[in-house]
Amino acid sequence: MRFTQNRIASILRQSGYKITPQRRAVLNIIALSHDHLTPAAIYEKVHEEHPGIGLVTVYRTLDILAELGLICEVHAGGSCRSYLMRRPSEHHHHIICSDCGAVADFTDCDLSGLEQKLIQETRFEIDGHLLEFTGRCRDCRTGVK
Amino acid sequence: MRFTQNRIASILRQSGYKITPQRRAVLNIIALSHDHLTPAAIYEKVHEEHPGIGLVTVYRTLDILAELGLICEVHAGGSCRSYLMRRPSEHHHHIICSDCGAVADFTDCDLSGLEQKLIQETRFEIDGHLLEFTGRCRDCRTGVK
DNA sequence: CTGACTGCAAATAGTTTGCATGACG
DNA sequence: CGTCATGCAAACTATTTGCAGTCAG
Repeated sequence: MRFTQNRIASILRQSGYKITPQRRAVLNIIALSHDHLTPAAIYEKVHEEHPGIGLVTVYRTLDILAELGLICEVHAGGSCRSYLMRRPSEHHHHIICSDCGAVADFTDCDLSGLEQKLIQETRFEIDGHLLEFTGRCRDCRTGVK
Repeated sequence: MRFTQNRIASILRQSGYKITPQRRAVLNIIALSHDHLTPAAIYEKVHEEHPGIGLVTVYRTLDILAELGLICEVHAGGSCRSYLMRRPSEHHHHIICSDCGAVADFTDCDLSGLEQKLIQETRFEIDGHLLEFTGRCRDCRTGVK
């Protein structure tokens, strides 16, 4: 289950942000897509339906959404900064297809053992982790190389 | 243990690349640093000793070294593209301090169980993973906030 | 010698900022 | 209505490319 539009609107409002058609549009695109999207890709899609919207607004909206934890960044290989709608309170990770960029999610990473060990060894205070697998998705595996 | 200068030189040569003072300098800086370095930081340090060297050369050298697997990228939080000398054949990961950028390594991540499970579930062919922890290092934890 | 490497400058891509106008609440 | 958001243009940063001269092998 993902955040509903209403839920998101209320989170925005509670944080002192206004609900504008532009922000709705950006959210909508991200919510509808199952892939991760770069700012440019989001802009393109949003711009189709709302030609007036500016790339700058997309960037600003993404900043806000990321700050509120409604979307999350994906660090796909080379170029970073792709975004994906976040599922509420679910800690999750991605598998990214290096051919077509498809993203699959998974939630059950048990790293707590490793984490404890690292805390002991490195004396770091660990507050999060980034775990991503890369590979080739089913379609790219079976299609022509 | 890290790659020795000689080992690296031979790998470069075997791959058809020439050993130039510029490349040596870049390698040297990366090898001496225990932190991850951005291209700009590498350039700055290299430039101190070899004022003639250009940023472009640093970029090109980094490309080559990364391609040969002699250095590896670190995806630290927001801005990507930092590099770190790679230890030979050791599969390893990083813990990155979000305050000062210090990097600690660790090698023992046992993700094979998870990986098998994901292969089953997603039908992806998994060829690698990116695992990074973020937190605050000992120094930043104990120093003034 | 000769092809690969370098450094410069310019081009390009991606992202951020300043500011006047416009719209949410 | 006041404040925050938008859109434009311009500024910036990071990275790549074209090219002529230089150097490692």
